[in-house]
Amino acid sequence: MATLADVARRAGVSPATASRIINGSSKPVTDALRERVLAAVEELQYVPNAHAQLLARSHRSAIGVIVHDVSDPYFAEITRGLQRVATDNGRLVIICNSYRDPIKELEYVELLRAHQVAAIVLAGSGYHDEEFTKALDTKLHVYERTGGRVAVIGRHEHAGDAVVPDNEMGGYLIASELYALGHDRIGVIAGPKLLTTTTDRLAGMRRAAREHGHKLPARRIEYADFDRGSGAAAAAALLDAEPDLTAIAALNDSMAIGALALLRSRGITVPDQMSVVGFDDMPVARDVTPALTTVRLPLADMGERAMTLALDEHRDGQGPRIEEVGAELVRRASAGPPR
Amino acid sequence: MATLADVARRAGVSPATASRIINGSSKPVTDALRERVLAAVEELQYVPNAHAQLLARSHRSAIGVIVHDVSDPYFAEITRGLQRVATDNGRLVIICNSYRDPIKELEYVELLRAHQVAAIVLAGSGYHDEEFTKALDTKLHVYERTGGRVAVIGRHEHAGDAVVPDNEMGGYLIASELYALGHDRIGVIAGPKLLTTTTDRLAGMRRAAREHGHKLPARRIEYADFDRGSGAAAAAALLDAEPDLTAIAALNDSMAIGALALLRSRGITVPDQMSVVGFDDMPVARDVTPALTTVRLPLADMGERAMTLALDEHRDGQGPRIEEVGAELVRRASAGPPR
DNA sequence: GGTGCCTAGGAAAGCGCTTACCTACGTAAC
DNA sequence: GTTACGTAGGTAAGCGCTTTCCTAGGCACC
Repeated sequence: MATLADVARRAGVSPATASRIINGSSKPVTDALRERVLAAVEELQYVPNAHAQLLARSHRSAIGVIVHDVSDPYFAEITRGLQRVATDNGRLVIICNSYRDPIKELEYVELLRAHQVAAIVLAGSGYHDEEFTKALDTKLHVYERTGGRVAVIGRHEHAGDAVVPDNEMGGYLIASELYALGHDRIGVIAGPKLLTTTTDRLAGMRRAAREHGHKLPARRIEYADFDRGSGAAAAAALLDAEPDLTAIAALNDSMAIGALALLRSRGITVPDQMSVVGFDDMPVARDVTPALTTVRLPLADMGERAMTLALDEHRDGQGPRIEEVGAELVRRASAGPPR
Repeated sequence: MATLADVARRAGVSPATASRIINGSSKPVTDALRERVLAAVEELQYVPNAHAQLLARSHRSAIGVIVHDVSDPYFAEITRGLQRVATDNGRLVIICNSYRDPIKELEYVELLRAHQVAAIVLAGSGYHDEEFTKALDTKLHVYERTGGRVAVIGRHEHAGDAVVPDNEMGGYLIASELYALGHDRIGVIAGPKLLTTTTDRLAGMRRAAREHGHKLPARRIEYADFDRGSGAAAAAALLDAEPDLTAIAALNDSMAIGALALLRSRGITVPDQMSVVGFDDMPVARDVTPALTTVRLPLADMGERAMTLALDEHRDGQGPRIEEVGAELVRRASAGPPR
């Protein structure tokens, strides 16, 4: 690998001059030298060693992002928003998938810190795990104290600024819709018990139930993994245990789609024999048949706002800023009155 | 930020000793010192500066991956395979999205080189652009000459080892299926003209057409962008221009799903009034109604193989290795005989 | 008790770059 | 013809770490 010294030698200048020419410093340089250096760069196919540059500049610029899984449409959408703002500000973003493993999340905070990122954005549900939450919080605080910026999406229990979707309201909206349609025996496919997103959405549904004089009994709640396969399995379990259900509410669209597939395989029609609703309003929600009634969260927008918070240097020191974002009911074809 | 020197000072040892203890060198160290150093690390919440480490070790370990867009399920699947093998070998992977922009692709090769990655994996279709292809090839060759490893997925025109799916055969299979069902007026929703994937798949379809004594006239081919929206638009254009089509073949599933949506909106039933087929067999292909007849490519497997090639140090110097992977027809409900 | 060898720990030389500071030259002013 | 100043370019000191090489002490052995 050619180094800056090689380039300088070849052009017959000092490394300092070469460096100044290569990354356009404010120092003026003669055109003759400039050309010679640029020619040397071309001939040697020189590419500066990024680590050496970063070390020498000790100037943090990249942004670290930790999500559960970018290939999950939910996070893909958030990431898109994050990237847009980052790119507009000329920042590189480093994306890490925790695959919903708290330990990995801790490790990645450390890794990003090691890579001297200017800010860390943490996206995705929090965990019901006191010990882990405390450990993460400590790490983030240490990072902030040494000049790092932190922004989180979808959790509130941490250091740094936060963008939090109103999951509770979303749960309330979707459940209210079902009760208003006349359903009273609703099965719920919940997400992992460990995630605060699950409990928040469930809490909203419970509030709606109370307001309509109903309940959400534990036997009508199945916990799954926020993915299609486990959604289908949960739907099956629900149907077997509670044959008289008239509606199934899944706490995200993937699981709702899994439920739809299972119902189809059992010959149960939607929404005639069973209503199904989702959560998140992912793009596919429109493409399944029947199109999914769900709750929309402005995911890309949330990403943009979180990155904006993360990049905003001058915090007035008055504690973390919290931005709430609303949820919105999207009526489509998969929910109707019980027959 | 605490540095190694801080830790050493606090523990009353030299930086050398601290370094050896912190990343478990083979040099033996007394337990007493070890404990003191570890305690200092804990108290200072010390995290080694990754750039300084990388610079000092000059030991390449990370792998760079360039894809069109990870959030596209096609690439998400490939990436999953890549990651699996990388993680098994204790390698970090850096993912870059080119968003199908050749210029960005060149820039990313440079960026990854700057970051001293041990290998670069390039996934996604090649481009019909002589100039760009040559430029990329040069860059990759330079990189290889300085000790880097290169592996590409889905193109063959470059330096380095390659894993190439049989796109031509896939096109052949899907078209043959339609002809066998009795269709002869087939509309095609192709991908971007610039991509070799598009031409390869199209070539396979043409071969099938010839074998069945048909043709694929240019007026029945619409070029779109491999995404849902443009797929729907292309389907509309096709329908308007050629009202007597009996089948639509999209060159990927996203566009096929767009077409399905458009047909539904026009009240055209599938497969009774119109057959629709896709390509890639993404997970959603099973969830749309009717479920999509398509061609399966072993995407995750391709990712694994590419990463294996990239990590395999001892090439015998006998030119690039090329691994072909087959395509497979998946029959579902969206294609049937013309009525 | 002296010699030799082994071992734990430290000193210091980089890794490849940036940048504050300095030098030497040319020009302008007197 | 001095002195002063502005400027292009070079010198060298780091950035934070790893690792080679060296030193000093401890032990075994004769």
